[in-house]
Amino acid sequence: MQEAAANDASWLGRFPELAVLSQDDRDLLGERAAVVNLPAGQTIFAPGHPAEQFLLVLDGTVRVQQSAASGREIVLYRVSSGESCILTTACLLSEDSYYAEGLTETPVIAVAVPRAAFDALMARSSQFRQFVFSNYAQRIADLLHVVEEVAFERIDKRLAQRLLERAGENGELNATHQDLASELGSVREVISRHLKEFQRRGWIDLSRGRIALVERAALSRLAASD
Amino acid sequence: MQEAAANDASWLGRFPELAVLSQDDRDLLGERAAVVNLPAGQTIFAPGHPAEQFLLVLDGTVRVQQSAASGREIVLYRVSSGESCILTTACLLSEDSYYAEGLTETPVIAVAVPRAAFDALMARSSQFRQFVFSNYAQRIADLLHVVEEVAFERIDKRLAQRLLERAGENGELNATHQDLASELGSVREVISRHLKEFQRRGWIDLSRGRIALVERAALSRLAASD
DNA sequence: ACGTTTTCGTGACTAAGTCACAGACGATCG
DNA sequence: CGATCGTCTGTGACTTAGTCACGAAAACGT
Repeated sequence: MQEAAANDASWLGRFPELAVLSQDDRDLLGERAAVVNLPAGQTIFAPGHPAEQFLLVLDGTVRVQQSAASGREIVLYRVSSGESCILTTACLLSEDSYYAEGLTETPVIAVAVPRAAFDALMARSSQFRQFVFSNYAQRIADLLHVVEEVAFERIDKRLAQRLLERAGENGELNATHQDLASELGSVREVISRHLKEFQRRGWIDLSRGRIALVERAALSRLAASD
Repeated sequence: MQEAAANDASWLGRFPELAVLSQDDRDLLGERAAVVNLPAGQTIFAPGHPAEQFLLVLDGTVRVQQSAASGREIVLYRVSSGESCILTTACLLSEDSYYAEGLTETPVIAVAVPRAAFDALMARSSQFRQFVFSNYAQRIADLLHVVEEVAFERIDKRLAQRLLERAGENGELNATHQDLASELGSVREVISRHLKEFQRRGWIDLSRGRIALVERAALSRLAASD
């Protein structure tokens, strides 16, 4: 049966690396994987609450962050369309609990692959293994990038980078100072002071819960400085 | 031929997770993997100089660290006996070059598994895959720990932890202040000042390139504080 | 013994984080 | 509409961490 109505795997088109799977493997995913809808703000995995499935994100973004006892937080990376939430599989394997947690940042449409199907594909498809490994490699690269930033980079530079990254087409972003502090692993007061300085220089425009970029070029220069 | 003289895989005893491999898989490792001796201070992998083999450490330690353009460094984790240098495989898969590098910290005896044999084992042995995955999971956990420390912990606490970790049976360690700064991703001056304060409190004894712990209990208290 | 290299000490400064509190905005409800 | 309340932002005073520019002391080789 080539065209299954409810359980087809047409979503595979979103994952170029999986497009090369054999028909058998595609069928397995079509039969066993389920497309799920998750509301925004949902916890995907957290310490002591590991995920039971391998998630492939079709739409929306999952934010993976770390929280300290003090309440401070830092964003490790985001999983967006066409990527997999590979850390969930790592969670299944490590005894030491991670202190990382995953949250849906927007409503998320994802494919949930049950553990048994995941194992079966790992066993029989070298392409699938390649996909999983390159996902691991990417996330490790992301983590190395975070380490480099928090250990060695100035906070004003990192802040400028985030403002540019997170601003929409219209040059605006909706975020409180606390939100930005949590992104960067810093604290609100420090972020507030730097934002105020950016505003004083005419680079941005501030209002409650909203930041408008005025001089992207100046921010880019700071973001690229060393 | 059950007992190959030069190419046997008796070293497998060091890896409990690999002890469960089938005889065929053990034979493959015996035939294709080579035991190598590396001197101390050797670069195993570095940006733009990726490793070509999967390394299993039998003896000695490999230090994996990140270096910034400014010259500052931070140790990410160490690979010691019975562990694998899994980051080298990740290096092979990711296009973005890592900024991490691996160095032998002592003379190292390791098993080098060629890429082809590694791929073959990944394809045919679920136990081997399990081994590789749990290694990835462990390293990701290590990286998360580093992020947590650099982002949220005080330097004096982290320094006390390292002193305790790295001191030998005799309560001494051979390391310069710069060495310790590079471990922690900090700078010499800051480390020197904290060490001096520790000495003033009678917790340690300082001499050139050598630190002797006098009051482990006090250091432990600081290391465990929050 | 001498100069060289490496390691360590220090003061003065800038950047980041902590603490405590005040003020300002915006939604909601009488 | 105006009072109220929760959230968000501003700010001063302070501690901790990192930078810069030295200089002094210890080990090393010849």
